[in-house]
Amino acid sequence: MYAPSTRPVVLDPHGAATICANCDARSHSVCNAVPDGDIARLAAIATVTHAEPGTTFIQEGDPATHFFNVSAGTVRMYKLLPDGRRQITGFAGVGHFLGLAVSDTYAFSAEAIGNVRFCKFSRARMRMLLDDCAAMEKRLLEVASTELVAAQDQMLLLGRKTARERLASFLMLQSRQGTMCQATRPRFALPMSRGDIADYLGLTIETVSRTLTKLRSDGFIEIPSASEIVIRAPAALESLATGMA
Amino acid sequence: MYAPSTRPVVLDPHGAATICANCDARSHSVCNAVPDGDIARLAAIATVTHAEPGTTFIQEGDPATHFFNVSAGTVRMYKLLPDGRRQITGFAGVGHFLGLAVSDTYAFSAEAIGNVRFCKFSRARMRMLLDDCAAMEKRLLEVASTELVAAQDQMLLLGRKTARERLASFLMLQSRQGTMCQATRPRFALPMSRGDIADYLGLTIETVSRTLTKLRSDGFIEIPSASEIVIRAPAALESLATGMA
DNA sequence: GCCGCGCGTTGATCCAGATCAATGCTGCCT
DNA sequence: AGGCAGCATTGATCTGGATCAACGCGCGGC
Repeated sequence: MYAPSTRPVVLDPHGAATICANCDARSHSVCNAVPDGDIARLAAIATVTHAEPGTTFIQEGDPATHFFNVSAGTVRMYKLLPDGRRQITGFAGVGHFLGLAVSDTYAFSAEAIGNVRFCKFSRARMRMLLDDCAAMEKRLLEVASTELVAAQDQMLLLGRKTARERLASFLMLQSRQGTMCQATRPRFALPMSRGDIADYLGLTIETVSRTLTKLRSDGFIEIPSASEIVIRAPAALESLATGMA
Repeated sequence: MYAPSTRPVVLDPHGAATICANCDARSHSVCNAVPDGDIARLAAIATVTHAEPGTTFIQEGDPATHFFNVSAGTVRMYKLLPDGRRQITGFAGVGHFLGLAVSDTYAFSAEAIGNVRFCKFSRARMRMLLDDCAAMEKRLLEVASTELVAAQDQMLLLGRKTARERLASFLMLQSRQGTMCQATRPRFALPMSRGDIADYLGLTIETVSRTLTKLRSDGFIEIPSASEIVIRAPAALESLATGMA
């Protein structure tokens, strides 16, 4: 589970600091704002937790007691309507920070897709740490701002894009998933099901499936297996995604 | 334009501090995190500006040089697709803070609806002020978190609600506009056009108009004029908005 | 007071994507 | 190796909201 890290392994007889210092997620996440000297304090308030596939570990409306930081696997965040209609608001991968909210209850639910490992921080302790560490607070503001921009993009998608454009946008987004900057991988795995994709894009499973098939027969992509995508024409797909076709 | 404030008028021979100290927006906005003692510093970096109806004062993609804080009027924020399809991501009223973004370019455009007054802060100077004022930084994080929650609600609306539910949600939101906490006004004005409402809700003008007419004939609302709404059955409308009907 | 224009409403028709309905695939359990 | 359960695909049909089209109305300018 613990992939080799580029950070040297720090021997720590008490074990606490090592958890964070060697965490795979650190380089991607808010934690990297914490100076190495303070990393032990972060480790001290973190609990590493594991969630089985399908487990709901944040429930919309429950008291918001913790923050979370994903260190392995993928999480779906979603909101439900009383009759069961579901909107997935985002997928959280390695390094993603969860649980930002002013209110004292969670505004969304979160479930593990596949096996997930995450750090859990009590809100109260986190707040104390934040009071001391302005850099981390700044980093959180950055994270929130970035998510806000992503949310606005998603509103444009949900309000104004066609099914074809939505799938193109989604695939381009996934192809950048986890890569720094804007690099796109030509081949990648989709950890989520067609139903998840549908509920993320405001479509049905059938439309997602049909549209993917169409994108394949049009030569934009290949689908080696249901959970793998190869992008054949990145530029054309990007044009489609941004509504230029 | 300057409505009576509950704050006592501070006589300030240089004028700078007075601008912020007596601002209508201060009680609603991020500025209220700035202690009275530091308010002069805030005033010093703020430029009060006026925008005529229809003026675009933030253009998506332009270098993000300033933050804005609305002190009178209403602003629409939106994103465009190359062919002109528009998604309004939100309406900013008095006290609303605009321009949060990590990137060095704006992620959306903003236009005045009617006459708008706002304060303009250079990003660079604002950052300096933020470095000194942890309370303000915290407040910004709160604002960003609140907007993120609102954005998630809007994703649910755009992805999964029917036209009727969207209008009900929108009307309930507008009826709370500007009120503290959750209080709803039974009667209120809509500063934006049907076209703006349509582009906010991911619908067409015709559907907005028809659906409002239907909500009226069903007894949920009255429409004394095109830009005024009276809510007749708040509880029923709220049920509709949350998908319970 | 009249005209014209921009906005809003209403009506008729269309269509992208939803819904309903099989059928195929694939891994997992025994 | 066989069976079955859950996902994915594909096909047929339906429909909510889009599109196309016409008209009304209120307001500002002359």
